[in-house]
Amino acid sequence: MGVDISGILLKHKTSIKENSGTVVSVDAYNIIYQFLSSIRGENGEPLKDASGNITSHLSGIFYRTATLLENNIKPVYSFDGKPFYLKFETLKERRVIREKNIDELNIAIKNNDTEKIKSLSSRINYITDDVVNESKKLLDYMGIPWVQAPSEGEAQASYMSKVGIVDSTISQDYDCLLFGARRVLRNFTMYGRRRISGTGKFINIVPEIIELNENLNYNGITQDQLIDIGILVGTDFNPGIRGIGAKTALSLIKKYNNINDVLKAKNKSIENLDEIENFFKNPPVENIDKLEFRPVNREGIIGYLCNERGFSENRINSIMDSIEKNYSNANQSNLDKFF
DNA sequence: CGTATCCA
DNA sequence: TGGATACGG
Repeated sequence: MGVDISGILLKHKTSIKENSGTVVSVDAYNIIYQFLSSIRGENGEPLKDASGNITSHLSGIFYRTATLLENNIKPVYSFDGKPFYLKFETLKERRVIREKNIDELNIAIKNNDTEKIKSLSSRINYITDDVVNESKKLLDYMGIPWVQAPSEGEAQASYMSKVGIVDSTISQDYDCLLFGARRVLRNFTMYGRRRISGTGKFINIVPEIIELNENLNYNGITQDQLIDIGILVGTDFNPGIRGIGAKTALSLIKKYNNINDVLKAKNKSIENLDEIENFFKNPPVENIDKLEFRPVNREGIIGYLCNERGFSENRINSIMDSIEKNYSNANQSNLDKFF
């Protein structure tokens, strides 16, 4: 998924604390997907309310947003709109994989293979309109701004970083760098532990920050050349050239200067090359001039999460207490603090 | 994923 | 106090 240019990137260890006082854009689908696949009960099923509606995304968004606010990091969420038409191939591939997983899951259920049921079912989830609308509703109650991107949410989130409306972008995908995000935060979670799927073991994961300009300088390339490296390796919009990884792509681009000459030398071609390049350079985005952060609507959240969706009122209230303690103060302007 | 709890 | 584990919905 995404573009794998990890091999040529400089990454720095970071932490939530180090990013205190910043505004970040969040690729909403990216994290909702993570929540749906990882927030699960012991039977491997996602969390559900009494009527059987999935609530993993609500749990994830509420607690994650709360953690950010408590640390004086203000998020704006960016939701996917209409996919770029060249993405349809990728989406089709994902659908095929999904159907294969469902078949395997049915076999595992028949064989009562609990470990396999768990690992397979965590991979089978897709984001429905309900999941999206419920997430937006919760963000509204939390006073957190969100943007409906005209096309890719990741492009929109990156654009906001590119033009300086936010300081950085939270995403697991490196595509953000191709879209021009100045800083990308990966593995941006409180407790750096992640379960290796299937096994019960944990690995430590460290939040990391990737700075676009530093990487362009470090590799001695321009933004356009970075985009071309991504396209050679393969993106959501093209399969990439067989046998070319990030490091090879970098040395080829440095040797030949641009992707057209690389392709000529290798006697290869990439379909819709100009269109893909142009999409990374100028994706459709919503222009935002100001982000509005409103106070948390306590009654709204209790009504929605606790009364409607069966969340514990004690838990939700205590989290909102700590948000109020740190965030309402942090939310004041410097002028307010001064007087 | 993130919080709560238990126990060395 | 912190590492493992149970639980949330």
